[in-house]
Amino acid sequence: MLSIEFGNASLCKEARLALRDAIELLGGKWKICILQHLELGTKRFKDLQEVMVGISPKVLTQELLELEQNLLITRTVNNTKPITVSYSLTPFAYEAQAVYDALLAFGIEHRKRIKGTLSGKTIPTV
Amino acid sequence: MLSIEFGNASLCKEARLALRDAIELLGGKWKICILQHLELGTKRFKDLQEVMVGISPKVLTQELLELEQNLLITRTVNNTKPITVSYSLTPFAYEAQAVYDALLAFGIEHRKRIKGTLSGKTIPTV
DNA sequence: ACTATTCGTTACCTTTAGGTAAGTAACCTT
DNA sequence: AAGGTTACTTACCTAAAGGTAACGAATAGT
Repeated sequence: MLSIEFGNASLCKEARLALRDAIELLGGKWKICILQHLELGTKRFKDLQEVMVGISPKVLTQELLELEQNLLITRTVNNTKPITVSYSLTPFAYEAQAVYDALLAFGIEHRKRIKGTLSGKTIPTV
Repeated sequence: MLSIEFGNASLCKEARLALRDAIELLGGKWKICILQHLELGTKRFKDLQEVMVGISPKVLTQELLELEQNLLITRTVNNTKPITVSYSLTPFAYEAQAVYDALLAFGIEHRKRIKGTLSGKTIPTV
């Protein structure tokens, strides 16, 4: 994801950096979805792949690695017959729940508002 | 911005769509920043251009148009000597404040956590 | 007539997020 | 030995976001 810019004014440096970090880490196509699913409990690679319809193993690996490097999930290799790998949330990840909630609430209100508006963009229904 | 995918499971359709809308509308490099600055009061195109260091008029026009079409800002043409255009928030835009707050809070905590971690990504300080 | 200001547009280019398809490695079952 | 399962990796490609640079239209000042 391209990095967010905030010019210089009105936002103190720390806030600007924090906001950029958050958007970079949680933005993109799959991150919030992965975190949401892991909130239901520990999942294996395969589980996630099945639930994230359309994701490729390459991208899933990528996303999981980023989340792990940022301390939001832990990766555990299990010594099972064919090897399996488990992913689960760290306590830190639960802080992201507030972002999810806010986005969801905003999205719901926005959707009500935009429905039937000619000037609004065509919203998907699938 | 590419559209968010949420597979099919665990998230009811409406929630999934709402979340996708929200991320698409508020994501990207400049949106939240623009809304934040407009929260300080009505701003002209030029004002925004000066404050968003690095944005080109093309991109600024683009972003403002999207926000207008989604009913978050209003655009007013003033009949001044050289024409000026004012942008201001609609009441709806204030709902996005919660998203900003959540992202900021998460970003601040995350930044504390990651600081000095070898496994964490290199966080920018500029 | 010439230049400046404000708010754009247009054409073109680069970067990156994400997708596709195939292959690898370890281990198991038949 | 052949084929299946799990968790990847590798190489290549596409589409979209965003950047750069130049130009246009309206109006005003000198």
